[in-house]
Amino acid sequence: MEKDKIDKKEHILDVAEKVFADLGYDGASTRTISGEAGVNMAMLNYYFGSKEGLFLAVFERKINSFRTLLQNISSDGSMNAWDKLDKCIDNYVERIIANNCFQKLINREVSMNKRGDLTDKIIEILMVNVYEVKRIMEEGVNNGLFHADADIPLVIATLFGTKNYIVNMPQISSLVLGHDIRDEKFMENELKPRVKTYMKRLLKAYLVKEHDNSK
Amino acid sequence: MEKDKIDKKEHILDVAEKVFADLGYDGASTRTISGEAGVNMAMLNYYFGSKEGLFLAVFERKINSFRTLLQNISSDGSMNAWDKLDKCIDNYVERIIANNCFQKLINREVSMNKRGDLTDKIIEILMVNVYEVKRIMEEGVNNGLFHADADIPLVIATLFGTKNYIVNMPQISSLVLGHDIRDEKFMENELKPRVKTYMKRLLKAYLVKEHDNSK
DNA sequence: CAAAATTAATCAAACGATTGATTAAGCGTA
DNA sequence: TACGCTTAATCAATCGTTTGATTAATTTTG
Repeated sequence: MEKDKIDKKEHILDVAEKVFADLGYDGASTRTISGEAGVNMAMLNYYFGSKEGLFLAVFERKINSFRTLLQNISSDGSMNAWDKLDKCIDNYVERIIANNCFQKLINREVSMNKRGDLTDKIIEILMVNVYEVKRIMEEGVNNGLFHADADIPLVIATLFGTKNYIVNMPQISSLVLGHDIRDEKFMENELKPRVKTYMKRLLKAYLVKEHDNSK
Repeated sequence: MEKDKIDKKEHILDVAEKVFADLGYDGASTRTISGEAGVNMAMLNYYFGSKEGLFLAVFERKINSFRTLLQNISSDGSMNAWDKLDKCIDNYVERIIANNCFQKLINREVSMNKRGDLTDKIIEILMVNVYEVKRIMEEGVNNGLFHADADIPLVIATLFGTKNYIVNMPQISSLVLGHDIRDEKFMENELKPRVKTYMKRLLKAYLVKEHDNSK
């Protein structure tokens, strides 16, 4: 049936996304992916033409969900810059930290930079989110809510970099935190709220003028 | 002569470091490395036992110098926790941001969790440095210089994560910063002091009690 | 010192294993 | 039967590694 076909392709894409994230593009062999997905090796080429086609399919499937993540927050006139940033942090932590394997995949391919066409596409997508956050922060500076000499580009590097460090190097952050961050319960009940609280307090301490230090 | 022998091994390590960084561990074949270095393929195994041995040799050569530097700072009794951290940031930025291709390599390999033996060794070596920084921060908390409720593990994620973001995704951070960070002059004269200033101000604002906010 | 013995360094060639990809035959359903 | 799906078998290419032979350097010996 048509429905089974779609479900099977989706299943392959799910598995491929995870395997690519774990092993990288080179490290993820077509045999490993097909084996993990429980399908014959030739099915990958049958459905997606080639390994690169499969990779592109994995990537493009995710594009839409990343497009609109922050835009509605940014354009909300009822919030000041800090409240928007607060909301951005909430959404980002909630959404990215939980489903992290695609982020790992993206970061690795961007840092590799040897597959030009694909890398350019990925960067273009990522920049949409980055510019959205940057715009919010600059709004805060212009409104006098944030320090005028705040280094916004580097704050962005901190916001996304801290998140990347946690999700991209789970073994290291697990050791530093004292818990396995791949544990679903710890992630949901402890790490997520903890990262939210930390990130807000950190950025507030650096960005916001005369904020309440006590809490 | 003895000197030539050493120089040759060092030359192979130099080339291997660059090729590994450009192509990744999987992407860098022993043939490419030996070809680029102008030596016979078998020399890699003769000198370093295996491809993995070569990689580890490249890795340990880089990490050792920084490790002793950190330990010297950490054990210096004449500085308080913040001054130590200040010095760590200076050294870290000066050292890592400039020579970044190796850091990209390390982060890429660690973020793949399925190459067990090699990844474990890398993590083990990296953690020495991470724990050193952690120890300094905890010292600051215990001495009452830093806020008692400071989330030290996440501060570490910020410190290393911000750096990683800048050096691992130069295309993105170049766009955010408005300059090509791969430009040597900009990197040395502007980015380095800027990151130092930012990192200290950020961590100070979050960590240190009753610091001077004005500057 | 010089010849012999030993060790270290280097090379081309080939190894078995694995890679991404393709093939032709078999399968189930319409 | 005819068609879309699935499979095992197989392809050439490349992988990291090993081999045996050869040369260069060093040490031992007479």
